[in-house]
Amino acid sequence: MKTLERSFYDRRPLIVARDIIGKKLIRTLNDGSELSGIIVEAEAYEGNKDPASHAFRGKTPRNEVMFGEAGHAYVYFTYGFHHCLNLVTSSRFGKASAVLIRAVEPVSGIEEMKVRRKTNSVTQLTSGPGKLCQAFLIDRSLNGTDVTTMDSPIRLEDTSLKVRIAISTRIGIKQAADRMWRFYSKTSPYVSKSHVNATTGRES
DNA sequence: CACCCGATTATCT
DNA sequence: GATAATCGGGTGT
Repeated sequence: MKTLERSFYDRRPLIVARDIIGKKLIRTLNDGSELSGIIVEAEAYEGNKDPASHAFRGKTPRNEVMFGEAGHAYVYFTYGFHHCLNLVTSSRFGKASAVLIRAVEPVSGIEEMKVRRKTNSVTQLTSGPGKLCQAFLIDRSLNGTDVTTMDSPIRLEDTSLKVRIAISTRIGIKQAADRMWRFYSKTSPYVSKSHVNATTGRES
């Protein structure tokens, strides 16, 4: 399967957020080893037209990647603990749009992810935006990375997977909380569920 | 330069 | 359901 090119990302974020479900995320480390997973959850952020977006109030040092070319990674640090991975989408329908990758289903490098996440529970490895960045060793040093080349440390591959997609409001935001801009695999056990107890598996 | 709080997670009750 | 952990971006003084 081939690396997704810029034209994939250079569309409106709602389209990309839906279409990115089922694609494979591949992280190549400095030693050449690979970690990968199938994207099962993503959200659209429409830049300067979206009150929930970091880019809503204009360009700052943190969000400037969002104002650049589609197909680059926007990685930010939040809550003093976590990194989140976004992919910049088209600027033709409003400036600075991006898609937040919220969860993947681990495919390869699972043993290494377990070490980094300090758990043996496979469903806990990458079922959340902060979790997957920890598992995939993604931090701000990768902010701005062009993800459209074969040798990029982060890239996406096309797949032939057919995924049943569900739609909902976005998670963890207060502004524009009613917009149905979250897309996820209807059947995947790897979709983020922050209200689910990690050890008991019970919903609270 | 002080203050507030966040596109989260783990752990406790 | 609630909260601690812990950093730094963004805003306003």
